[in-house]
Amino acid sequence: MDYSTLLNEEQLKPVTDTEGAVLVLAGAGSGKTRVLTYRIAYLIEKCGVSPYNILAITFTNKAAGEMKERIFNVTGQEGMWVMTFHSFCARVLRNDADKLGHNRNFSIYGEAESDRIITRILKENFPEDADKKKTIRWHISAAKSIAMTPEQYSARIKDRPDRDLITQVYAKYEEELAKNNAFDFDDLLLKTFLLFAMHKDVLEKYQDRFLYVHVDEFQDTNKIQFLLVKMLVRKYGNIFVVGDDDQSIYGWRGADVGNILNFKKDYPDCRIYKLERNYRSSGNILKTANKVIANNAGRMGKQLWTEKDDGIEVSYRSLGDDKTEADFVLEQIMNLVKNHGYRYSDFAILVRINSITRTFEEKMSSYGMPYKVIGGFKFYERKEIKDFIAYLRMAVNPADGESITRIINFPKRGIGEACVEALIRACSMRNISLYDGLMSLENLELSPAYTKKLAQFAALAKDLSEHKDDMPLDEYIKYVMDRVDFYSAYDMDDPEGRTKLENIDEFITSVHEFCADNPDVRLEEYLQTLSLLTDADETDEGNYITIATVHGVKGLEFRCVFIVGLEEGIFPSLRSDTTTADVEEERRIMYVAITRAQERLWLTNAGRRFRFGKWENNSVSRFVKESGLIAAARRMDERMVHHTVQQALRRDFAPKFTQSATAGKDISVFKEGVKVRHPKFGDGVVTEVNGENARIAFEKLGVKVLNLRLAPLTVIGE
DNA sequence: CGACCTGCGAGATCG
DNA sequence: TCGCAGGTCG
Repeated sequence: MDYSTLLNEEQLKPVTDTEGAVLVLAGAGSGKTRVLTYRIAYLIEKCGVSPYNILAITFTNKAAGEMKERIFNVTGQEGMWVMTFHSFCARVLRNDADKLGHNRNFSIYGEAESDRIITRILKENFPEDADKKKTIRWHISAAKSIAMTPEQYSARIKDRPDRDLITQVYAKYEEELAKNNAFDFDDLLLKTFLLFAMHKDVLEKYQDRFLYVHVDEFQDTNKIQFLLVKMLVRKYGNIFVVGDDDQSIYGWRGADVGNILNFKKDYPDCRIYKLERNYRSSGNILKTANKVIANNAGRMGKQLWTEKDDGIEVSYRSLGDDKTEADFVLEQIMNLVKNHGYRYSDFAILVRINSITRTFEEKMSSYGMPYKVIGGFKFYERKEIKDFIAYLRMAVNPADGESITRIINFPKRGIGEACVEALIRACSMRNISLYDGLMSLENLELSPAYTKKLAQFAALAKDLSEHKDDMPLDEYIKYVMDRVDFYSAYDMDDPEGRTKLENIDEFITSVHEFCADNPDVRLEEYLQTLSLLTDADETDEGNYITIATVHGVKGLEFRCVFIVGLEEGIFPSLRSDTTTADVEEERRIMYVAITRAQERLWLTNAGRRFRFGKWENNSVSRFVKESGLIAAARRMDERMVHHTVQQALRRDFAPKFTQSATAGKDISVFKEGVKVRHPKFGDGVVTEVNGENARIAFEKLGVKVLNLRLAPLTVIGE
């Protein structure tokens, strides 16, 4: 392969500079992923490096998946470690956590679990500080991301009045995690760091394996992540990092731009390459981006340029209120879809804060425009999914008391708080885990009523853990579903209950898909993969409008972008303690937002916005002023926008929706015994009809309860 | 035990 | 406004 024809001159240099430390400062849309992909391909093809000896760290699972695919397409090679820091660490710990005195079947706790633990610690020990949960969690995470123990961190925050509270809760929290044989997300990094620091032989094993280490999105790594990388490459020194200081938008979460700004201090012999040619955006969009980011001090200094034409003017609109703003955006989209050959998937509506997506969602769903929200509430954070996962976790990691208390009374078994408390007390007195306590209830000396109820749950728990290795994962999931009887746990007459059951169905479907891609996968492995997944990782090529926070579209591009809600206090988000550095980060977020656009870009704000139950009047964002567009802005006649939108919507969308398929659907054909087909679930038989709902036994996925009016079912026989 | 009532607070979120 | 946590009552 001739790399010089595939890459431009500035891209080619870092790709072929394979030894030692290399820093690539890659502007937005400058072909960063391309450089990384071809660099790895080059190592394999031209330098004869085995894929086995290559490690590439990405920011998201999705990015990892895409990069693997691209590398495979270029080289035909598979099997190298391309993953996030957290996945990397989880894998290392799965192999070697025993050396730290941990069980290798550890659970991985997310924020929700951490919250529950902190809440409980506060309740038991510091009831008067119950409202400090968030602050404390933030500090625990901050301490862990700079590898500090409670004592060390205590010294660091010695001026804070709540110093003792924070460090004491931190210490107790650590005890609690250890008891549960669990790691939180920060632990994955921290414990791996400690493992490497304390066990030279383990570190050396990985050093000798990963001769070439790559890190993408380097500007958003935190201290401990960089420490990990430094340890890994200490022996051979081949470190290749790619990033853009102007796109560092995770400072609030411990990302340290210093890692990129001071890279040369750590690696004095490093070569630094800049990628400044942008292939993504039109000239006008790029000019706007450059203008805005120029207001930040302390940059490494890049000036993006393009050979593209100026293209379409960037527009700015100030709308009267949030509803009019949404109308304006919908109108633009409709017009471009209808008259200019754009697809819905060409559009992204970007917001700074999630709460303002609502108006857009409501309008779009009422007119049947397809959309998808990225970010916001996560699928795997939903209560019903977490409940289900808790059963699986209990089966794999019996020490996981957190999961046990979560499900001990779900579905309801009459095991109330008092009963759980009694169980916990009895177990901690005897210094045994909840699970072991449940397995030897007769020794706990609880009241007969408690013992009887707990025995029921204990039998279930025992059964689930005994059977976990008896069958393939997808069958086991079905087994859990039946054995726990999730079906009767939700009220099918309640729309919320139905949604929850549907979500569980979706979860089960995703397990099936996972099993299809990873045959013979063990439950342990699956659970650890699952804990590290987020909604943003879904790859989906559907034709829909994307509504997302700017953070949610990092690395993505769209032909048309609307940046909405550009108001002081929202974007930039301002609080009483906002510093200059914070505003600079806001500006970088704005820069990321602008540079997502390829052809068309709109900036909008609403003069009045309904939030928190009242009207807010916000002034126009400083970023609009910095973009230089405000002079060109024309104030729209609100009623005019409203009128044209209503008209257009009625014409284009209303007919389809008033007599939509669901209303007139004849559901009398779905009788007991009828064979049906579902596009996602496959073929099945109706076993019970209850009004609009039917219980259907699917050949592959087992019994599901579906709403006959809504579910895309077709009859295929009697 | 669990259903219902009241008061409070409200940011972005990679894994 | 909405969602949650904590308190109260049947």
